[in-house]
Amino acid sequence: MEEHGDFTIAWHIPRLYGWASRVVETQLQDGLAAAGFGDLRPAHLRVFEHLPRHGARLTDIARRAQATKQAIGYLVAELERRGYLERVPDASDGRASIIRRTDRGRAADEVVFTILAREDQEWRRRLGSKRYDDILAALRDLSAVVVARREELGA
Amino acid sequence: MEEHGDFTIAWHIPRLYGWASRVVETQLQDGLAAAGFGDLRPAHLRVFEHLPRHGARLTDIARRAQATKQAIGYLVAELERRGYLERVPDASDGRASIIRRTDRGRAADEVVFTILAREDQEWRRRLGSKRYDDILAALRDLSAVVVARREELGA
DNA sequence: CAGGGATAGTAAAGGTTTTTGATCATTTGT
DNA sequence: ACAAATGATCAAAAACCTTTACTATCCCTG
Repeated sequence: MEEHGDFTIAWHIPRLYGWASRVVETQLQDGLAAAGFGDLRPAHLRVFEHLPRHGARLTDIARRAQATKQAIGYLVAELERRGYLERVPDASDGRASIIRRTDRGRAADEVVFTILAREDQEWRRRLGSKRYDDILAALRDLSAVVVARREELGA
Repeated sequence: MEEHGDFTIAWHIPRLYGWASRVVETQLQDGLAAAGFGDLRPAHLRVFEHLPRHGARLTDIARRAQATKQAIGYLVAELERRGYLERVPDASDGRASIIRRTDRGRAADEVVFTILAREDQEWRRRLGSKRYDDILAALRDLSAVVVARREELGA
């Protein structure tokens, strides 16, 4: 496979992701641990990523994260046990609860945000501001096309 | 987290990957199954992706794929059992074997390549050739920067 | 306003993939 | 020749996600 060359987008995306995610995950792991949040694993961050400030239902988090309710339920239960999230009954629907951050959850969020912002700064510095913005625009265009394709395939 | 906005590259990459990988994985899964390679799972493809034509040692595959030798060893053993890969002793080192594709492995490889090329064609069509090439160049620049960062961090 | 389908969520079990820790054989550098 | 490093494997477990099934509640329609 390797010898087919590395010259298309479909080949590039997974590799770029692999590289970037290792950088980011390492930085997050270290930074969170240093800030006292060593019990947050990458999968937990996927929950945070799709949880709005004001909270959300399990089903909505799962839909946004494109995962099953059970998978998210498992992670949310852990985060609840560890004090990052809490559930409150949804007044408007007796079946549902609203999942939202505790103070500890918000504190962890801030750390994550800071680390990501720092990493972005670093990349921007190396690429130059203009090139960085170009690339961001490119990612957006590509995302739009890929999302359209995904929806069309029902994937 | 979500409310911090979606305006940096570090935020964009995982999402783009999530979308793209769903499209590509679906296409691969279906296409491989149709071609008689229904026993290849996504994790197996990560081995193929980092296995040069001429073969490689387990350790080298693991290093390229940024995974542990054990994780790769597990997948390689499956691929061997299913007839996609074979091991031959490494003449230059009595501890090592060279892992390489069988005919069946090469055939599966071709299918993967064809499917990825088709998907790329589709994205190129939608973006326009010029924009597609711009975006590819952007991904390359970004990759280079991210790899440099990764190596510097030892991640 | 009752019944039925849809929706929110949980439960149990299992499968896949990766990690950790240990061990063994071989090789390499001194 | 010997110690340290390296290639590889084994065993156990953790992490993560899926499938299947189920309960409780909601909402629509007749």
